[in-house]
Amino acid sequence: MVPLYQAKTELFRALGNPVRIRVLELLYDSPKPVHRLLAEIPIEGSRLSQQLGILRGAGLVTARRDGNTVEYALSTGEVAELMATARRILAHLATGQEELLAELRVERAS
Amino acid sequence: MVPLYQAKTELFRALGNPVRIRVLELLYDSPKPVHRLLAEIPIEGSRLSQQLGILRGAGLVTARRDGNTVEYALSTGEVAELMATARRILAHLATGQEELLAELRVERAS
DNA sequence: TACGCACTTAAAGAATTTCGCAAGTGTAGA
DNA sequence: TCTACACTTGCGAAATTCTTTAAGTGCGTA
Repeated sequence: MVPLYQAKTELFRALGNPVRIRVLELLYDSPKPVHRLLAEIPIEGSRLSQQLGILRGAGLVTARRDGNTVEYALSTGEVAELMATARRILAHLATGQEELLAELRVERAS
Repeated sequence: MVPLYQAKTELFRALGNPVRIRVLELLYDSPKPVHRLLAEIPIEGSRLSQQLGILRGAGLVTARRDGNTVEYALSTGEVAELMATARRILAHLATGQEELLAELRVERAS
């Protein structure tokens, strides 16, 4: 029996990689076959495939063979939600920094 | 200028560690000083301190010195929201697995 | 000032993750 | 069956992250 915090760790760890994040962002709008992802993310095909394997393993995406190609999709809308919340946190942190910079400007002026 | 996907990667990477997740879970309810966290997470103090440093660096928590101790808190409610969404995804994945197991049982029976 | 407690920082080795290359599988069409 | 295309898998080297140990800082109290 896996403790909950361990499962959560693995979930977030699966998200903590630039290639995997870009994949999830691309799938945010609609499912896409591997070659479409590859067109947007300029890396070796084998590498993309490995990262897709990690996302699959974490249950974040699903893969469906369609003839010669394989189509990937987010496994649930909640994954999209997680990405959206992350964006909001980032926006929050960014404005925090701007405020900090503004404060520093005031201090320097006075 | 840091690309957005890179910032997002660093955010999730900061979350992808069992000690750091446990800290965030403990801070979910209310701010706590380090020694209270340490009482719940049985590791070396120096190690906890390093992990707290990473959470601080990522902007996920804030630290406030209060006399002899240092009190930590989640930096914004959105961080709590992220944790909550992660919990929901995990719950979703778990039910998915149960369904899968149920299907397998049916197949074996027939 | 000296001591103890609470916490942080630094540095080096251990463990994990990522990357690039080679080889392999599955499907469609000639 | 042969070839081409789309994708996956395996494996060793390189990069990153984590853990351990030791030393250091800041605050309150005697």
